[in-house]
Amino acid sequence: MKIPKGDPPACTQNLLAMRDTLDILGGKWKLLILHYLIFREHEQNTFKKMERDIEGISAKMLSKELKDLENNLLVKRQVNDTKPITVSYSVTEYGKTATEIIFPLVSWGTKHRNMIITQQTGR
Amino acid sequence: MKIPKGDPPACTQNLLAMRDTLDILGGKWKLLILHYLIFREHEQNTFKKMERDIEGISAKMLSKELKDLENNLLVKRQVNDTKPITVSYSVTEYGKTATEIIFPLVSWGTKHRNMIITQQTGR
DNA sequence: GTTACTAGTTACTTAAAGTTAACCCGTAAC
DNA sequence: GTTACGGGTTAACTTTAAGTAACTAGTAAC
Repeated sequence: MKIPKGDPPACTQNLLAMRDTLDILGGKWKLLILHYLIFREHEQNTFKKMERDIEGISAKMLSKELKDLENNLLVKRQVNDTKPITVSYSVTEYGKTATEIIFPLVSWGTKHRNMIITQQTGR
Repeated sequence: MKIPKGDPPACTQNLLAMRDTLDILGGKWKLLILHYLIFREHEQNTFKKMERDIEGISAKMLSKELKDLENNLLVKRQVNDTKPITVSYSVTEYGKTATEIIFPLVSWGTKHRNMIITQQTGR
């Protein structure tokens, strides 16, 4: 990234872009859901399975967040013609680009945690 | 990043790390403030200057967010012995590591914006 | 002594995000 | 016909984040 020191228009563009990203991917669950779907790309991730697996999420939130992600083309919903009808969700190719964000967040958080521990133990 | 497909402990670690990051850097203003301070590293960034420059922020929020950032060692506060006393803020070396997060957020947001535009104009 | 500047704080209000629990529909087993 | 499962929805509520506005304190010029 070229860092345009103090260049106001470039800064503003950056800030807008950052806000866009946070609007789409922010909140308590969106990145967790994407992470879940990315890591289990080759499983049948049905609604109930996700509700069970993603700790603490309620049906309402899962439903809402999946809709939001679908509207932003990050997730695909597909109805399966099974005994009791099931619906499975998967990341789209576009959705996978979110790893660009997930990875740094995980990485920084891990390093931060290690720093805190190192600080506390004094070494 | 090694992607441990479906490996539950590794997934959980990732999710915790991601939450840590979002706890520290999430919210409406923290990344904007860090971005501001990183881009203007060599200026005297006083409280009032930041209040004027960062569009839409109130003194209350600026004060609170700066305290949080300071507590997490991302920002340094220093009182200057000037005519009317001033206080200036700067990123710490550790704070600069947040560019690891800021860059992908800016980058993804920019690409997303372009995608939306491309879609709308049909090309 | 009143105005002005910097650097905040305090109390109150509003808006957004998230939670809880109950409910609905269709299908199919018992 | 009642119980159970999958995939949700709805309403009511709580919590948290953020915004507004008024105010304080120290210093200094007028």
